[in-house]
Amino acid sequence: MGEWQQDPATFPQAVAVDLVVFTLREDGLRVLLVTRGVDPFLWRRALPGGFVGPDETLDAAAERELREETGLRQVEAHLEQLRSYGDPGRDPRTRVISVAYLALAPDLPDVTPGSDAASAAWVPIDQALAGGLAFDHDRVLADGLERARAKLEYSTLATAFCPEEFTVADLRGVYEAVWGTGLDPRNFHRKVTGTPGLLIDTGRTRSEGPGRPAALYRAGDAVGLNPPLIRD
Amino acid sequence: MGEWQQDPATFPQAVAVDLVVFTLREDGLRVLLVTRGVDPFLWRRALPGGFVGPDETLDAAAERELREETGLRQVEAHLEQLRSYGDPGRDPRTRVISVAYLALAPDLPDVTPGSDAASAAWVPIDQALAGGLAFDHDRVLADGLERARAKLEYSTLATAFCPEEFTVADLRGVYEAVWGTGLDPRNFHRKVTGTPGLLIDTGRTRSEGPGRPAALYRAGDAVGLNPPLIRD
DNA sequence: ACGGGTTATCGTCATAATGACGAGAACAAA
DNA sequence: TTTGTTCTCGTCATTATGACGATAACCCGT
Repeated sequence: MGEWQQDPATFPQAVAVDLVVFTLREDGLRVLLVTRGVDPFLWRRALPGGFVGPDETLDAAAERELREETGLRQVEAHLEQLRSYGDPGRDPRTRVISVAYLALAPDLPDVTPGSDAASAAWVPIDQALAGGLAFDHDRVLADGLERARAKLEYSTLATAFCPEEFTVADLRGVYEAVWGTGLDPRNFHRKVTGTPGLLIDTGRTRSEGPGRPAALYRAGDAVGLNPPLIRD
Repeated sequence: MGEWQQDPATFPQAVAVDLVVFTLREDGLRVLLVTRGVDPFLWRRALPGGFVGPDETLDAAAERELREETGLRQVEAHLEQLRSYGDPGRDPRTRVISVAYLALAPDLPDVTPGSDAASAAWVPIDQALAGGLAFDHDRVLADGLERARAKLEYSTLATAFCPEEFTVADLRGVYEAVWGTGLDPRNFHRKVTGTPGLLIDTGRTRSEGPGRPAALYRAGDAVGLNPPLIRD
């Protein structure tokens, strides 16, 4: 029989959203972490997050937290639900079910520390993966990274890391940073320029440092890569 | 600043698990639905589900519900978290965050109706997709089906629909039923027998009706299909 | 027993996609 | 002008796929 037939059991519990926000810097992939200013896990790093309001959608709560934590009004970022974590005891205070979200954004500016003790920072991914995050956030971060890596294979998500206009090399840099591998520039170029609807040629070029100037593209309306780009 | 720093807001709310349980019958894919015996949505069909206990893991709650609803002690089924749904108002009684799970099982026996008014039944997928489910379960079911279809492409999940020993034709039947398409038996055979670690030859064969007997296999330890099987 | 229907399995062939890598184009810097 | 760098286009062998022919090994009806 379904428990739906009984009254909802409303023991003390809370619902939160946690954010795995990735951005790309010159030196590689970074994730947004906050340093906790209160117990539990005082002074430990954690994923940004917060509780869901009584009349708030999960997506809306995630968007609100993203704006609050990055300090930006309009955040142009990809935001999608990752998965939920609800082990009893994951928060020592009370039962907390956390709905994790994955966000991908182009190079975002440093976060100005809030007025309170909690400071946010973009932490290189290797350092963040080393462990020691509060709650079960080590696992959440790992899951978020794996999701991002996997979605690059079969979706056009990589453009979410790029600014409005970008080059093929920029896009390749996304794959190399997120996957942590090297890709052949020629084969990658062939693949992405050959995928219909992925890139829109602006007609202009950009010259950075030495080398032939690269064509500038904007993201097309394609959402999937078919066949996918496979990593080893 | 992170809301983590404030006390968890514990307004009245509940956390539930809902199950999208698929099985395969002779005539195609079916999903487990219950008919509600109480308000809200009295007499409407719904996905089986129930509230998560105070000291219960989300996964444990899903497994418990799966056992309860199918009436089986040991359910050999694939069970994975799908995603969470938390729109305010999705349950008219109170705020309910539902963590949906996807379960895939080999042909399961009919469910003996419980002693109460809520009866469970394996409903053909077309009929279930036609709409009219309680809460937001139309959407949950659609998401679950899409997840199952997608995972068949790049994972060995199809074997979860098969009994201990199965033939290549059985496996192909899974793809055809879930995808709703026809596949070339010869190319499919080449693909699955050529994937290392996917099938373990038992050496025996099975003869059903006319036609050459088919080799019997068990599921190997491969988890991924590389390259994936793509659907149009 | 024997031939026809059916399904499983193996092969063939053209096409598509990929990995590896050569080579020219177009720039900056020495 | 020469050198070095990056972008872009091409070539070629290998692999995977879709389409489909052909054989193997069973059922059944006569």
